[in-house]
Amino acid sequence: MTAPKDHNSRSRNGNADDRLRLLVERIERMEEEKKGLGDDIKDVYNEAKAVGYDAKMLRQIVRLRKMQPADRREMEATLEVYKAALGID
Amino acid sequence: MTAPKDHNSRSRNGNADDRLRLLVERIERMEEEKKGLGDDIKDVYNEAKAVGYDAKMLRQIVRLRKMQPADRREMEATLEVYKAALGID
Amino acid sequence: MTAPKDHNSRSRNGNADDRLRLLVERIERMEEEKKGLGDDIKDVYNEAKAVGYDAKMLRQIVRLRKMQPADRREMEATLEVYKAALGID
Amino acid sequence: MTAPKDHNSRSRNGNADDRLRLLVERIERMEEEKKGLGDDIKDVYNEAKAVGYDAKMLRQIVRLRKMQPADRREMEATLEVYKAALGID
DNA sequence: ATTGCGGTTTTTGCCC
DNA sequence: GGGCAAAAACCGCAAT
Repeated sequence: MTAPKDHNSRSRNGNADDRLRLLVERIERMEEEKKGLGDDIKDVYNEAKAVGYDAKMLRQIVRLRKMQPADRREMEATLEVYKAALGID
Repeated sequence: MTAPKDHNSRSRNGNADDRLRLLVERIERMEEEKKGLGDDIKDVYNEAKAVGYDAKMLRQIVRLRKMQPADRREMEATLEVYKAALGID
Repeated sequence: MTAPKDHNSRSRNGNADDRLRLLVERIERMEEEKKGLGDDIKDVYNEAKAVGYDAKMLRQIVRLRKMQPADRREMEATLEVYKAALGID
Repeated sequence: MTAPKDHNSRSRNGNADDRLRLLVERIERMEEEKKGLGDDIKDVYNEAKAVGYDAKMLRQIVRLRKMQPADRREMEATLEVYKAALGID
């Protein structure tokens, strides 16, 4: 089924339409907020640039800090893989 | 210049350090919020799917509503032209 | 079991090593080829753009042609329903 | 402009249509090849699995080998960034 | 100014 | 069906 059915013909599907519209509007509101946050972040980068920092490098730092835990685990896991692959237990 | 210079040797560059750290932390906080919002949006799509909507088409709708009507119609028209040329439909 | 065992201790697991290395290298070679093809495809899109076509709509067309006609029509129909419900067009 | 114009009405736009069709078909051929390569790669993973290797781990190894040079450079660059940000020349 | 390009994010398809 | 890897769209920058 593609969409909820509305068997009350008197409503001219107003109920289903409203349900859809509500969902879409909730999403749009959140996406706006999300976009606002994205803009704020961009502002901070510009502010940083304005006081002499290199935005690209800042992004690199942020990315690196984010990646550290995940990456360390991945490296560890892969190390285990190598050992296993080479038959060292 | 890559970073602000701090000519007061007594500070041992603590000021520059703090400035950088502060910027990075502000960004990280905002990115976290942004990620949370993204997760919330995904939840709404799942909720929509749970009541019978096609999430992929929903995304398409949200995209269409973001566009200017004129642009949207132009896109749609172009697509129709190409479809006709290739015998689609 | 994670990897094939090599019980011939004299080989110092050279066989397992080589087997792994060989597999990885085969994969890497194929992935390179695959990437080359991807670049070629991009070139064609650029060429199309250069003679006046809208690359994004072209991609859409290619996607549509890949689908089963029945599926394509179903998608299109669903989208129309949603558009109508939200008063688009 | 969205598509090349064909002012020769006698041709019923056959020329423009053919041009489009040709482009699309070239793309489709290449995408098929690309897909074939993707399938071949998948086969190798399955073959590896069949002789006891863990495909997921193999993928990790391949990814790691691909990332190594880029990642090392990124780390180096970021190190420089840190130094610069802290005013150490 | 315009357009190609690198990188970031979003979407899609896949395997478990 | 939910998470993960590949593809596509989007954006700002740079270079011409």
